[in-house]
Amino acid sequence: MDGTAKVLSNTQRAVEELRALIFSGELGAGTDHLESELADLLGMSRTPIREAALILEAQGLVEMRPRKGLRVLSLSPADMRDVYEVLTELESLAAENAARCGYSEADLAVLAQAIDDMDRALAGEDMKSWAAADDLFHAELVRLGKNSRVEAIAKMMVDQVRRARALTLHMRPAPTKSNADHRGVFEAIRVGDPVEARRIHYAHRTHAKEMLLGFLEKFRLLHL
Amino acid sequence: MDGTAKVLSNTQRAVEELRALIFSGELGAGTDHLESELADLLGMSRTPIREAALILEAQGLVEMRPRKGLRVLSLSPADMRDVYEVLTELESLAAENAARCGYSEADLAVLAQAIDDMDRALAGEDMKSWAAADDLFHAELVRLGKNSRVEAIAKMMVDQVRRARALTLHMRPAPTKSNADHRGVFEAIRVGDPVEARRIHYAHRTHAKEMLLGFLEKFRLLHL
DNA sequence: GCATTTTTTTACGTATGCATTAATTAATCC
DNA sequence: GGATTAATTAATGCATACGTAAAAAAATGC
Repeated sequence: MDGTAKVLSNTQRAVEELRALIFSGELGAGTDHLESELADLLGMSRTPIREAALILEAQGLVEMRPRKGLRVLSLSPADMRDVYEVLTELESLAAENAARCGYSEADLAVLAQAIDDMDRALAGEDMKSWAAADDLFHAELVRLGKNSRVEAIAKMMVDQVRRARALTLHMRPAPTKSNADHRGVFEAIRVGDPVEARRIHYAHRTHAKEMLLGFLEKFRLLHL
Repeated sequence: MDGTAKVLSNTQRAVEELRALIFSGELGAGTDHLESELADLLGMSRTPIREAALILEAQGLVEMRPRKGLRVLSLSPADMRDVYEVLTELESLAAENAARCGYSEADLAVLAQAIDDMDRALAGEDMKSWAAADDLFHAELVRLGKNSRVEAIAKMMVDQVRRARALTLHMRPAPTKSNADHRGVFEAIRVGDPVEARRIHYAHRTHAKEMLLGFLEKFRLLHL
């Protein structure tokens, strides 16, 4: 066990638990929930629930609608495109900046590990592990870019598409080609080629975006 | 008078008034303020103040520190660079997308007006009007890009640099060259050249960033 | 005097209560 | 019976109260 007894405030707990409930689908997209209902659900008063709601609203996960309750936001394909565009731009920036940092092999160990994990997951057709490794790759890339705002915004955007990806993960073809891009980005960062790092990553995310949007259209998924 | 009697909640009022106090400098960067102090100041109870604080915290303007009060965040040159980089990427994306929209002259009227206003302000050496027109240009550009996330994020980033610009506005040389860029972006959008629109705007913001960072260094402005 | 412990103060986190007002249902009118 | 109005219900926005824990101040020991 780890000795750091984390004493969370109820507000923080509410944020975490509500997020978990949203991502698990227990609070489905588009559904409404009264403050008092959520307060009962989490065993606390409305005050921390309201505070958590404000935080989640700022993160773009819910909307507070007076007397209608808290609405879990759903994402249209247009929203999805918007979010992916932002991710594309900011992660590409991060890749470029990371390539300028002169990182050592050791610094890039996590990135390399994530790529290996993706390969292994693909070989075993374990899409859940693949998704986790993919998340790690993108999060680490952004971290290596050393821009606090990019990190914060990217986290929010990733949250927003999380539900969509969970849904489409098993419908789409295994992204075997995708890891070639990851290796390309990795290599460009390793040798310190910012232009190439940006270029490859930009193409990678753009491709992923078009793929996802194609799927949403194909399967008439108008709201997630 | 306008008939829309706006009935703001105290929380909304608190957000607006605290923002105003921060931008005006009455709540200076780096200063701490107890919830009860702000409640007295704005003539309301702690509850709406806390709610406003959570919103402002999510916007990156303040930090809630238990028992230390609400801290107005200050920006280091590194923060400034981070914020400018995000703005550069997202506005450039907006410029590119705007150029794809096939806007008519009428659609671009506000943008054109902003450019003219900047010219006029520069001629009269009225830096305050220039800044307002510059704000309008960038806000309108982002609006024309039609990406809701980019709009929301750009607004937050602009807020964060607002104080810095107010400070440096009168120290730096008149940005006469800057409007050539604006016209270039405008023209590229008008004729529908996304690549050029992005390129020019990217260079424009990058230049502005380097200029600002140079100033901060030159005058040893380590915290705004 | 200085360090340590005890006391006091204070700010926060959260529960609770209530006035307000939107939404819903019931009642009234034609 | 349909539409309008009145009555009821219910959810919110916000003030208030208070236990808790951190910080500050005072007291104690050496």
